[in-house]
Amino acid sequence: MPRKPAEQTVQPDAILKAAATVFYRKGYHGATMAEIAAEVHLTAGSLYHHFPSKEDLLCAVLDHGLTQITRSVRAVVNSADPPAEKLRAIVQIHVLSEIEHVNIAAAVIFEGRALLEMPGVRDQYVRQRDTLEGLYRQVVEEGIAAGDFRPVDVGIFVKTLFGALNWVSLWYREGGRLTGREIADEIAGTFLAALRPLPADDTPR
Amino acid sequence: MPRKPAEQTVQPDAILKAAATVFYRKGYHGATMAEIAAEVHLTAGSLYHHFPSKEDLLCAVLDHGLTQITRSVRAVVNSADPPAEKLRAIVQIHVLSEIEHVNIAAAVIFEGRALLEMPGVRDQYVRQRDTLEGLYRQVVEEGIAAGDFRPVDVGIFVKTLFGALNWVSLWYREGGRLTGREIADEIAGTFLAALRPLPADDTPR
DNA sequence: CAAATAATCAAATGTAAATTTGATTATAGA
DNA sequence: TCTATAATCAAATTTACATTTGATTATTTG
Repeated sequence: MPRKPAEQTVQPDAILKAAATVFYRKGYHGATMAEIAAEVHLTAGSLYHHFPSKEDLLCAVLDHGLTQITRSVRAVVNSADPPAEKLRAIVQIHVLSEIEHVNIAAAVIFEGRALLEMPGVRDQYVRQRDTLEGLYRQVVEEGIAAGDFRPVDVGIFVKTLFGALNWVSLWYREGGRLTGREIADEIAGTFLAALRPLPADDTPR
Repeated sequence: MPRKPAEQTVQPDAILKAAATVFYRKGYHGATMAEIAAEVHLTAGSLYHHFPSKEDLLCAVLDHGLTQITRSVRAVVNSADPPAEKLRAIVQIHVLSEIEHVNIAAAVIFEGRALLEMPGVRDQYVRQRDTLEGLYRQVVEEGIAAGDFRPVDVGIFVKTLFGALNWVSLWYREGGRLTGREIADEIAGTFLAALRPLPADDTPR
């Protein structure tokens, strides 16, 4: 009994990537199924053999992107490196994700808002996002506890860092003055400098 | 000869604000003329007596928002305050704009992308945005020149600051743990700390 | 090779939303 | 008070998609 044919002519992953690209370029509402399909040389209708709807496609993109970056970041957080090293490594990962697999991470960031209109889905997304943010938070808290970082409002600090990192996808251009790695390093430098403990006050009274 | 009637039943400014709110909430493509109109108790069609198209409405919102924040920031930059003070003041302005007139500034930030599809318009927007960024840049350069700030890559630093500030509109919620002013202060603290000159190396050889 | 079914397409279908149109209402100024 | 016109509306009109439908093609497996 003949079954289970066709080794995926177009891989779901390619579609995800295409969708991420277009969502990022146009926003969820601005993106058309036809445009996404064209990106992988299909017609709009054909996409429905792979994903049941545009909304599902967005969810898949977000889920995939967040899962991936979270995995990488978690590995760093669980390592034995000192907090400053961890922070630097995380910034690298975040920036390079945005730039290299460009669109997945970037779409995640910006199209979260579109998801907020879709109740059932929203929770899953928010949970994943909070998990990722929690990892950043953990590193900062660890550094403060160890005395490597000065005390800051961790909530605000992490949001600030996130904003700065996510913004990169809006201005980064291939072949610009700096490479992604250099950009990440500069940004990490800024935030590590911000966390330098205040100089001990040795001034004699 | 009777002319020039009706003292604007609905002021263009109210429409701009409504549009900004909705653009921010849904994104440019996700926003409907009907929704914007409803916000000021009009019907979709009526909007066309005030603005020739949805696209024009977006342009007006962006122009208005950018002009306003730029004016405020410029005043600070031209003041005689020391660079650190200026930076702190600018951050206040930026954050409070996002929160108070909430939507204008926020819409500006995120809907810039929608504009990038509209060639003729795009240039005007990019020019205004660069002007604003230039003012931030100026303050940082001034501080470095004066020795108040450590030397940093000003381009990246300003983008980083911008990202952090613009991100606020995505997570700020009325009645949260901190007021807008407190948030702005914390963020300013982070970036000013990042700019602290390195401690002079007094270590005896 | 042949059956079963995956992958695809071209062409409907349906719908939501931008924009237009043709009144209607209200007001400023003569 | 009367007139021109601004501001508005309700009801078309148009368009741009998302999604469906009904083939057609390709491929796996027996």
